[in-house]
Amino acid sequence: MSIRRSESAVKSVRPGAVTLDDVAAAAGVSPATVSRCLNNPQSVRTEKRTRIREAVETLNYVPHGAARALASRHTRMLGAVFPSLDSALFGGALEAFQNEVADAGYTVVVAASGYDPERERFHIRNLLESGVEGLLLVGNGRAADVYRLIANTGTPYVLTWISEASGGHPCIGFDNCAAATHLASYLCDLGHRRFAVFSGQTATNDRAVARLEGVRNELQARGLELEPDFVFERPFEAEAGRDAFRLLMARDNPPTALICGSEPLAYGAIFEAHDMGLPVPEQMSIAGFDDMWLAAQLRPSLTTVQTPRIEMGRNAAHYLLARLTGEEVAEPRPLETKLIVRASTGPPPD
Amino acid sequence: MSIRRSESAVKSVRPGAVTLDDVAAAAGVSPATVSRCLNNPQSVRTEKRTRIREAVETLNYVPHGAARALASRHTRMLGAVFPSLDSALFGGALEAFQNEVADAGYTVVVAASGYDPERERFHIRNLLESGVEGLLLVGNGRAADVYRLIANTGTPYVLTWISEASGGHPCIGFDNCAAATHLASYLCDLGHRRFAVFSGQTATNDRAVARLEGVRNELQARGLELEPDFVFERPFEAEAGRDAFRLLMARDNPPTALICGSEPLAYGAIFEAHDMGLPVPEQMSIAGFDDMWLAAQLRPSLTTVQTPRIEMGRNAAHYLLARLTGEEVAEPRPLETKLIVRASTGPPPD
DNA sequence: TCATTTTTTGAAAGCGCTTTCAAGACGAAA
DNA sequence: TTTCGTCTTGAAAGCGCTTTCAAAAAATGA
Repeated sequence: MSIRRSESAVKSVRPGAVTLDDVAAAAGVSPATVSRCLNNPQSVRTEKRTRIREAVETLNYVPHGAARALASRHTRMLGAVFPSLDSALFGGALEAFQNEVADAGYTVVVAASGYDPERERFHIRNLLESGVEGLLLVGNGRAADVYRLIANTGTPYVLTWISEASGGHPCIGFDNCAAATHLASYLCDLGHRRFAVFSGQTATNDRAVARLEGVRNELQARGLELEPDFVFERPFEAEAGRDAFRLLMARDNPPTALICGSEPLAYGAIFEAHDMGLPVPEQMSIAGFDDMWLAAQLRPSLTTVQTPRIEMGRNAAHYLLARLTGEEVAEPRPLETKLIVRASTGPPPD
Repeated sequence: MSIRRSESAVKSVRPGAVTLDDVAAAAGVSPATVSRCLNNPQSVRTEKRTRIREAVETLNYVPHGAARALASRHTRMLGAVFPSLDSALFGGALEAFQNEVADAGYTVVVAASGYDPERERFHIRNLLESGVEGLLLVGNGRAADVYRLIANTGTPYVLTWISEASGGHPCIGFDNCAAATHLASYLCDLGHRRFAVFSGQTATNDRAVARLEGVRNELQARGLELEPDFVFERPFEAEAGRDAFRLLMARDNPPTALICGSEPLAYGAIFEAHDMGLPVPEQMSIAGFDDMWLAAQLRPSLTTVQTPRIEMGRNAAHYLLARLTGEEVAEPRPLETKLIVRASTGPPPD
């Protein structure tokens, strides 16, 4: 078996690149057969199969993804754009997504938008140009032209972290509004009447909007009101939670319960309360959203709403993969959240 | 200007896919000119440029990445394989990496290995087949054939989280051993003589090995010894830190200082000490590694070694991008770590 | 004005694979 | 043996773009 190399390798930009033709020549078969052997081994006679495999081995052949994608019209890549990646929140979902997708032989192209719609659009476009066959996004509330862009390429996509979207986009997530309502309801039942909310930035975060609305709905249903002065929009950082809590407690006649739209804000509030010597939950009940590991470890441990970040990543993968096989996929059902009552909430002071 | 569509679009798998030829026909120029207009606009006469841009606009043309990659021999994709993604540690590095890379028009393909060498190899191979032009990896200690695979494709790569690697691989990171030595030295200076270490899994984590070695070196230099019984290998989770701390304190004559190879282990130890009513640092000094946001917020706040995760992500991006332009890139210099002394460490009890 | 240089353009040849398609090899049945 | 249907195989035609290369057009200078 003489091992020859195509001339292309010589003038290649990456000299030494072994092509499928090289393998074919080495194994003494046609390129078509090598291709079949790689993609559908049982369609090739055993004897040739081993010869081809030997050639692949000795030549260290690595298939050329772009060429394969161009010819087969499949990139085997999925895209994901998250608001951020430097926390366990979206990171967990990304990891779960990637794991599922990898099992199916797909690869994940990822980008972080920093909660900036312009950057998100930019990244979505880039991913589509790279040829991703499916797209995981977070939340809704992006401009119509972004959806038009996606629709134009015919790429399946799914919105995570929400359970339904105006516009009929497929969603895999939970009902932010209902979850917040549930949490507010629990606090009302404890006897609280005056609330504060530390919310995410409503301008660029529809989940934050929905959570705020959920709280408002419940209060309204009980004839209560959420004072605008007690609503703080903050980035999702503990430090921001501390600041806001300090401001909040400087007001006269502060509320007795605080609902945080994300957990870091709640951590910050609890830390600040601790430093101020304000007993939680005796003087102030504090609740969060997401149930990261720290919520259970904190003292007092944090009452919070558990959100299914791993499940969202995993289900989004399954959904997109199913759509790619051409299956008609049922509209995904909303995922469950769970109120986890811990030690940071209790009845209001008399 | 008549807008025609190539026949290819009709039988395309993705019907409606607009190709560069369609744009050319619509704009009344050759495909070559459209290509030039897209990649190097100033080489095309202004008048045609606008005509082409109009056609791109009205046809909603999205370039086909695989075709472009095949013809130009550039995928404009970079790959990254991290041990995990569900924490701010590697997540932060990934986000920084992605941001830098995006500015240069590159896209990031990412995978999580779960600290499993087999899965890492699998993902590295997949990324190379996808055609990434550069590769970010974490740490060293992988089998030689993995490096051979990478070298075979000629793909530039960089090892992060370490500052030098046997085998002469390019690294962008810090000296884990020296950092640990520094931390141990500080604790020795406080008067501690008997130490425990909560380490990462040394079988699959060369950074953990180096940190452990750093501690051992310093103790040895001072004529001290690290009792094997006081070394716990644990996954990087607070819960594991709690368990280990409970075990540790159940030993008779426990040590007076605890060095944790990662911060979650230290958090766990502090939480458990708190629950046990063991005063930190009066009865036990506890130090960590990484300086995540929680370290400063915890009570007692955590003495730790600040590691440059954002810088590593960013520098790795710059390094790979520079290598891709063909520049001869200087061997990157080790990054600095910084001992952050806070409230969780102090002199040993008498 | 014309010759000369410079800029802009289009034709055509791939990039490295997959996938028809038709032919060849093979085994089973007659 | 022949015939038929089934597996296997190779030739060849692309996939949608970039990039020579040489020709055409525009700009320049004399």
